Amino acid sequence: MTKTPTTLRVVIPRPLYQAYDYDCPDLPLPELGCRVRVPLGPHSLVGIIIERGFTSDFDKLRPIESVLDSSPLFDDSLLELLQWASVYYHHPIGEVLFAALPKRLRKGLPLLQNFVWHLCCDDIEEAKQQNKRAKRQLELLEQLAQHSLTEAQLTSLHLGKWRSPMKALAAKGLVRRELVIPEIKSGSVEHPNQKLITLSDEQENCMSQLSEWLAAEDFKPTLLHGITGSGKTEIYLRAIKAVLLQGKQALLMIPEIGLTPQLFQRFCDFFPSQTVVALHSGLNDLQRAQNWQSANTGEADVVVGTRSSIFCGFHNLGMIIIDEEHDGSFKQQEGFHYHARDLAVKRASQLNIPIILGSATPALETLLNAQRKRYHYLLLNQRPGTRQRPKTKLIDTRDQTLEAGVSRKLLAEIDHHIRDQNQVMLFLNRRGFAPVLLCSKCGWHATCPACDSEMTFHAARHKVICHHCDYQKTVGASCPSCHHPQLSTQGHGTERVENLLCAHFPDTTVVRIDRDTTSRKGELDKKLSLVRSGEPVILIGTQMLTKGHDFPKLTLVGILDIDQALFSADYRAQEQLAQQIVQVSGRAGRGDKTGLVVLQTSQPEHPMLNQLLAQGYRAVAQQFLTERQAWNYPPFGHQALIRANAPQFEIGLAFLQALKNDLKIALEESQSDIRLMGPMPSPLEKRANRYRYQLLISATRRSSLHCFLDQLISRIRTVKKPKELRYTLDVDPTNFM
DNA sequence: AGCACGCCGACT
DNA sequence: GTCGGCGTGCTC
Repeated sequence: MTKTPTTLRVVIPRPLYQAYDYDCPDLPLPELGCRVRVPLGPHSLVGIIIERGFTSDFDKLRPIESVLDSSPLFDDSLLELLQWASVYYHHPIGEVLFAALPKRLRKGLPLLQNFVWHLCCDDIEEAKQQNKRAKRQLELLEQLAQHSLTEAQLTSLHLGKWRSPMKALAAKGLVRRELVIPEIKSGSVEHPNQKLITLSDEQENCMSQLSEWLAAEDFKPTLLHGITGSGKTEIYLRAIKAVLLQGKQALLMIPEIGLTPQLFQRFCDFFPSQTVVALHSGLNDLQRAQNWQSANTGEADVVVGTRSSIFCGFHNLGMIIIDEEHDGSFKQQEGFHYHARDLAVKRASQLNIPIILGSATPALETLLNAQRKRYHYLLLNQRPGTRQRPKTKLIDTRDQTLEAGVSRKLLAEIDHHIRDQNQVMLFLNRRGFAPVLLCSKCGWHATCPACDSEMTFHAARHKVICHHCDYQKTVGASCPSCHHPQLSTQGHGTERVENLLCAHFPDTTVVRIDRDTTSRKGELDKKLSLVRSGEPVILIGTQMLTKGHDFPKLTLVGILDIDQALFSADYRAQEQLAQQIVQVSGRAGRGDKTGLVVLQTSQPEHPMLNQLLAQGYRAVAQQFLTERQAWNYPPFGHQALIRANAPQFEIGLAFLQALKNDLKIALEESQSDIRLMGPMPSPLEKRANRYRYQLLISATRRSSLHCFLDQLISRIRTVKKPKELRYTLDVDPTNFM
């Protein structure tokens, strides 16, 4: 007879690769995925149970202090995914599991109780009369008069604060709340009073093919390659509807700044009787916890979220869709370097549910998977209705006079489009006035004291700002070195172009959209609704403009200064440039009028540019793939990057060198496909007073990279690590800065 | 990550 | 003679 061990294996929120064993004296044992409070040395910490009832190697187990949850925060498959991710990314399990939780729950706070608010007065009109001076209360009364609402719904519906007006109403006895008992989904989707957009033939075909695949039993992701403006969102909505009809939930993942209120509203409008919740960085802790929980309990039917929503628990997840799957923001760039798209594919495969990867410019990894028939491939190649694809034109800047980096030819085009009462958008991936501030007499230039970089001049604020570490300094008119009365600038940013446009088109509204003009909350929305009003405006902006906006009156798109990316050392820069050009171009001609895209470059003969314009993204991507294959770069070969930094340059360098020497011996002994490159300085060697180095690991086979990283992690522990040293391991790096 | 333990320089 | 530096190692 074996006695059932009362052991729990608990993950601790510390950068440790292993979990700790505890004893649970009180039966029954809590379930996997529940939080417990446990002692660790002199502390008391929140931990998560990942295993129970096993035989521990330790004989003196300490007892847990308390059980924090009566039902799990992670179900078995999510726990499995997170543990898999910890192994795949070689990242400590503690950090992985706790990264998946909202802050409140990480801290050990109890789950929010889910209340539903009801109206409880006989005469609504009278109640309204009583409260006609309290606007928020009146709104709440009207909402509740239609139907009762849960707190989660109130939070996601009302963008304002509802708790205090609701409290006031409750005090008057007009409303009351009640604890919700989770219900089983009905599986019906209504569209009351909805006029649904009719799908084009191409969309219909796409939908019927998709339905066939979605019904199939075997797991296979689908790449939905839809050109900009081809109506991918309509497909998403209908695919999700099919899932909701089965009584299941859907997760839509979007890039970091891709969730516009319009997109969210579109989902709410399409599913008026379902609960749609958002998970993104704009939410506060309470909202995030509430939405996270409503997905967990099954109350939310659709979750629209950014990268981290891949770790959200679901009651009954039936489908994952990743919009703009090529987008770089799905890869976390610090700490736990996971790729949300890759994890999403893994999660869908575990659950054996459909997953759709949608993009106008699919990532090379995804295209290769489609080519190798590991993914289904669907193409949406037309813009529905009469909408035409935009025409494209190259302007050679070498034989042009430029004003703030804008050519005369482009100015003439802008003038033309504005006269026709249309809108224009200029895209320049550099904020500020000018990237260099210098003295033409003595050669002084503004450099960052903490980084080895130029500081960007921001004219309106009379400041130079380092875009790498945010160091700022006010500058006067004269040279700080030789006191020459005038300073000059080199290059141009959005602020300068804005000035030029204002001077050149005094009667037209110029709207600048970049981090400097939209840092205050609501500012971006204000500007966007101005553009959506349809009056002729000239937009000038950075990256921010490229995602998720639909401006029907926009007919001209100008892309300034793409030369830099054409010559970048990073092999991914050209791919990203091609994607960016296609995405930005897609903003033009969304209405009835045909759009025009103007590309300014000093390299009009550049083969990639010409191929992109003549044959399109697919052909360019194919070319990139051929090159990647020749070099055995990803997605053919596999990479990992160790980054190290310290205040003194020797420290990081010595650490990586020691690590390499240590591992080289092991490599020489075995016939390995692993190659080590470096250590070498990172592209910006000194940043925020730290010297940065990196060691690149390449492998032909995924499995050998994985084994090698296992060895590497254990070697890192034996190599000397000074206190100032910081290092990270990035599996499948996408960013080499 | 924390935090304790532990072995060598400048202070009342 | 001590206070305190941060190197090393442990936490079930």
